[in-house]
Amino acid sequence: MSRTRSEQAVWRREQLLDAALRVFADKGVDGATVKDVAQAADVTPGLLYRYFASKEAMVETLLSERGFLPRLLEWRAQGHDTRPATEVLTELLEAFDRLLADNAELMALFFSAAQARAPLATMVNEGQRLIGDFLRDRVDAGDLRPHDTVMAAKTLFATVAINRRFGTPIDIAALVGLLYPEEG
Amino acid sequence: MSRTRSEQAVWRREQLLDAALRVFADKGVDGATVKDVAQAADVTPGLLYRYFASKEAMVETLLSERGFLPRLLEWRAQGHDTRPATEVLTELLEAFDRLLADNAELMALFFSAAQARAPLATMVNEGQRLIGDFLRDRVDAGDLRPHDTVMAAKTLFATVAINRRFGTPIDIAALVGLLYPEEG
Amino acid sequence: MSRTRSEQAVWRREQLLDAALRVFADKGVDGATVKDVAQAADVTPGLLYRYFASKEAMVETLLSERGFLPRLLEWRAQGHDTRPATEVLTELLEAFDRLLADNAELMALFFSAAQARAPLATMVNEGQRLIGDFLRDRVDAGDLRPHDTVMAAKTLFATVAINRRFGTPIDIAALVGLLYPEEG
Amino acid sequence: MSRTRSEQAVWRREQLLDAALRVFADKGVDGATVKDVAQAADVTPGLLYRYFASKEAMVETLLSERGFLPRLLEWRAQGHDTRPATEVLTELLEAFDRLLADNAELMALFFSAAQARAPLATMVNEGQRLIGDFLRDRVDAGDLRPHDTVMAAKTLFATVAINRRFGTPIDIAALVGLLYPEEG
DNA sequence: CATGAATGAGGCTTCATTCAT
DNA sequence: AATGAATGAAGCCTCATTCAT
Repeated sequence: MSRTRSEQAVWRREQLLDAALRVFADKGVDGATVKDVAQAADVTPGLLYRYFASKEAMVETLLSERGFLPRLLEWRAQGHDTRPATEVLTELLEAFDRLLADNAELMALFFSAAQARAPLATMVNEGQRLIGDFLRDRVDAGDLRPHDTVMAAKTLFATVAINRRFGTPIDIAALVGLLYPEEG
Repeated sequence: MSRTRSEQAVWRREQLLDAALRVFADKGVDGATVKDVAQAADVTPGLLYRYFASKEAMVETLLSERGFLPRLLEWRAQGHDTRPATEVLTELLEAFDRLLADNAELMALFFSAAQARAPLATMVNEGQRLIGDFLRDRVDAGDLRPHDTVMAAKTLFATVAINRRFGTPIDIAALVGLLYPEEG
Repeated sequence: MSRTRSEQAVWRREQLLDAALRVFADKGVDGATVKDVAQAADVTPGLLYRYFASKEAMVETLLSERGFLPRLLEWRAQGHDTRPATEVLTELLEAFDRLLADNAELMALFFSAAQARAPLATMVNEGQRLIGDFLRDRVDAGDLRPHDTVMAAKTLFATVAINRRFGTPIDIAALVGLLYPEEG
Repeated sequence: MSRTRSEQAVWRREQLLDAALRVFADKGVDGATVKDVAQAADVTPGLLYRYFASKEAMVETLLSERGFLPRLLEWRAQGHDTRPATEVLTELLEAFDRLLADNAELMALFFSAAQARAPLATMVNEGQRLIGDFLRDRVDAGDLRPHDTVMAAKTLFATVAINRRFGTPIDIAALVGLLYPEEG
């Protein structure tokens, strides 16, 4: 109602991105039309071009602004160091899984956008590194037995990601228990 | 050159599927044009329609005829039963990994075809079941310690698949070693 | 120039229908291309699809909106009852003939649209009934001798229509004189 | 079986024309494809081009070789002169009507082929002249009262033709009775 | 800021026609 | 004589994008 010009502009931009994410995730970037996005945002196609230079620019904006890695990093920043490694690890993976679930649309976009291969790979690498760093810290601290932490990180990340992606969610505690049977 | 009509028809069909797979994997199904496929096959677009009813039909044919699960099942059919479980498991996963590597294009197609979600889910489920069955057999035979074989199958499958998918191949023996440290 | 949006839309729609009727009548529905219609309307082909869902929809719209029966019925609605039957009949047929002449394009469309057989048959039936009703009224009123009014209506209608259709227009007064020699 | 080369060629040509007539009448010339015709003739498309230079040539051949006016003229050639005019006229019109019924496909072709306007007009004119000549002869012979025979011919022809065309066949005796009430 | 009419490029598909076999 | 694989030219339609209002 009483939004300043600039507030309104920001709000509209977000609204358009929301709509675009929804539509792109649903139909794929190529499968979705600008008109689809406009309708999802309850707006006319022409308006999109006041906020984004092109359809492609919308995709790029989504990929860069809506990436969820930042949120994972935030999580990491909080100290969880005093509790058992497997407990924290389970929580970390659950946070990651929840992130994926909450961002199913974004994931679909990542997987579908042919052009988006690079951002996706980055995300995978970063995610694996995040988990790997955590594991190595805990091995160093003696909380976990020495093991191939890089491989473990890849395994954990992949398992959570792929099962979330294809609609077969898993019991993360069981996953952690599988890799760290003695620790639990 | 000197092919019979019927041979030529079969050959041409395969050639077109090859070209289509290559192009779809490269640009995504929606991003690729029928003209692209035709050019990749060194043929005019019209000809595609003597062999396939539509672009969509090409995708479906690729998904059903070129699925690689059949090949995995073949592998499974051969007896590998006399050797240590972890050795055979490593081989199974390597076979799977090689299959993915050899079929990078097919994988890309699976991941990109927005409408092809169902075949992909099937493939994931079947693959996990294949590995899970193997693990359970070996647990029953006392070759592996009792453990959550379903989860293990999911883990192994996911790890191999996702890392192959995003260009970060892994050391499969290390993966097996991670899950079955005592057995090796 | 200074038309409101809504006026413009109505005007454009009519303009497109005008062009379509002209072109379809000239080349036949199947023989005419969407591009032909667009060029006749001095517009790009894409625009047609803002106003009509398909080429076929254009044909259907023409058939239903531009049918001329409504105009005949208007004529009939006016009272012509006080004058001699043959005089009024002649006028009615002349009105009909004029309608056909004025709508040569529409007639051509009616005759050519293979799929549009139903509207055409309807038009024929309605036209015959209109004339037949008139004749029976006048027979009942004693203005015309008793005779097979249904057959007479068919005869009159057919004669006017077919001769107008194939470019051999006739003297309608002579036609009426042929069927009602004593009355004139 | 034992056809000479030349017999076979003639036979095949007729077979193709039969098929073409059937298909063109059903779908319209533009709506029918060469493949449609070939399939109707149980033959491959390529073969058509050994017998006709083009699809258009098939249409033209049908229009010129399969016109039914020749058959009407044959009928006329036989003497029917000793019997009452209305009786013979009824028979003539019935023969004409039957011809139209028997050649529904040809009629459909005549009406649909946009290019076939000229042959159709010719047919109409010839038919009207044939009937008109008959009427004038009988008027001259005193069998019919003096009247506008040209107009009568047009009327009779049109009525039979249009009603046959649009699936509303009529009682021809009643038609004749309408125009020649006293004579019957 | 917002609309939606209009464009132009290009996509999928069909089809008359040719030609090697 | 007959086939059917292959072509090339369109045809219908969609859609990202622009722009006058």
